[in-house]
Parts: sequence; structure tokens; C-alpha cells
Amino acid sequence: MEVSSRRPAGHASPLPPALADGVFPAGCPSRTVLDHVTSKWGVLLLLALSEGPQRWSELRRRAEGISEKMLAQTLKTLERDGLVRREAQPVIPPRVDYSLTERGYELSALLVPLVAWAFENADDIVKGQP
Amino acid sequence: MEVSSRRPAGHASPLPPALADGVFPAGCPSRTVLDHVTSKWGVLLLLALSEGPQRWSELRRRAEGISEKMLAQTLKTLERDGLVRREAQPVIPPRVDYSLTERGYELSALLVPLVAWAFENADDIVKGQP
DNA sequence: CGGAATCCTATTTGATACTG
DNA sequence: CAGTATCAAATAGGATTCCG
Repeated sequence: MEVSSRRPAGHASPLPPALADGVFPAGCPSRTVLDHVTSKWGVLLLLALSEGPQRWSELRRRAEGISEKMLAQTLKTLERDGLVRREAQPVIPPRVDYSLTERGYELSALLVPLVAWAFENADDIVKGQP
Repeated sequence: MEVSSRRPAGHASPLPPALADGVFPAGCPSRTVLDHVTSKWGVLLLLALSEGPQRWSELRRRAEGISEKMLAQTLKTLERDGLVRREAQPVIPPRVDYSLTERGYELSALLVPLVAWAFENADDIVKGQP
């Protein structure tokens, strides 16, 4: 019996063509991307930035609980991935604005429904757990 | 200047109402849910299961590179979260089927576009990095 | 086959202090 | 303000062995 024939009615399989066999390759670059994007703070920062450009201190306040180290590290990773743009102004005191690139916006648009779902279902899910 | 007025034209802010202030609370249950869902193997297993019920060995093969420990651990977490259903048949040799719950399907439907996007953009993103 | 238990390593994360 | 550096702790992850 094939997997495709065991799929519940009403649930189409929309997996990317690249995974026709249903196997997620170990060395696949998408693994790296997913790891960056779905990192503990990655999602939160991308979501926060989806509201518009923001400064370091603003991001730190929004991603409540993040340390300076992780904020810097995560922002760097997202910047290297071409999802976040960093613009430092040569003023005293320093002012640095972070914003999403076009690609970053594309991604955040997919992340928003996910986070919204997490918010809506969080109580039900966490409840009933020890 | 408010954040909402700094939002680029054409990019609506669709954040959940609960985050009207744009702050992601540290103790929020949704953090836990997001952590489970966006864990290294969580996404992959949920996606694999979105194609229909599958056995332990099949999941292990699909999430290439996963260890038995992490497979067991991740499946348990997802089961406790009410996203995955485990059905063990009392036969020799043992046969255990895993499948998504309704809530799990809801979630996987949101995850699919994300993973598809990661697949499509992975090469561009990983390229240009040291 | 489908795990559970154990041991050990690697990566992540946080707290703290310091700086241009 | 916007970071960097350092160290310690926590957690994730892997390899191996064993079991019903």
C-alpha cells in the first residue's frame, strides 16, 4: 500500500515536487534555511520586523527574554541569509535600523499564519500537559 | 513615530490581535508551541505525516539523518501536544502507526508553504555564504 | 520492529562585564 | 545606543547497547 493511497480524504498532499518520494535529504540546503528560520529567536525577530524597520533596542524589547548575544547572533544569521537588512547611521549615539528584505517579507508572510495559529492553539495544547 | 507608520507600503501587518503592541511575551504558551513545532525534526516529521499515516521505520527513513532517540523524543512531544496520534498494534513483530490529528493537519497545512519556500530559496540563500 | 536506557559530546543559550 | 568578549550552564543530539 502506497503512502499516497493512505492519505485521509480531504487532505491533499501539497509537498514540493522535489520531495516526490517523501524523503527529506540530510544534506539538503533547505535544512539549513529551515534551521535558521525556525530557530528559537528567528521566527520572533522576523515577525517583529514584518511590522516595519526597527532599531536594536526595539527588537530586544519585543522579543522578550532574548539576550544581547542571541539578538546579535540571530540578526547576523538572518542578514547573511539575505532576509534582514542592517543600516547603521554614523551618529553619536549610534543608531542602527534593521528591516526585512523583499525575500524576508516573503518569508514573514508565511510565518505570520503559523504564529497566529500557535497563539490561538497554545492554551489548548499546553493545557493537559504535566 | 509609531511602528505602524514606518511599515513599507504594500505590506500589511497581519499580526495576531494578541500582539497589538508587537511584544512577544516571554512566558507565553505560544512560545512553547512554536519551540516544539519549529524544532529541528518537528517540522520534518509533521510534513512527512501530512502525506498520511506512517510507521516508525518509514518516518525514520524520511527524516534522513534523525537518530532513534530524537525520533522517539520528537514524536512523544508532538503526541503530547495533540498533533500526532500513535496507534500500536499488539502483534509480533510490533507494528506502530503514527498519524496527524485534526489539529496536526491544520498545522501541517501552514507548514507546507514554509517548507516549499525553503526548498525554492535554499540555493540562493546558502550560496554567497562562506 | 519499535522502542527504552545509558553515556558522552557538541551546540545553544544565558549572565556578566566591557567598549566605541 | 549598539554592540563584543568571555565564561559557565543548559540543552540538544548522537552512538551504543539492550529488551519485549
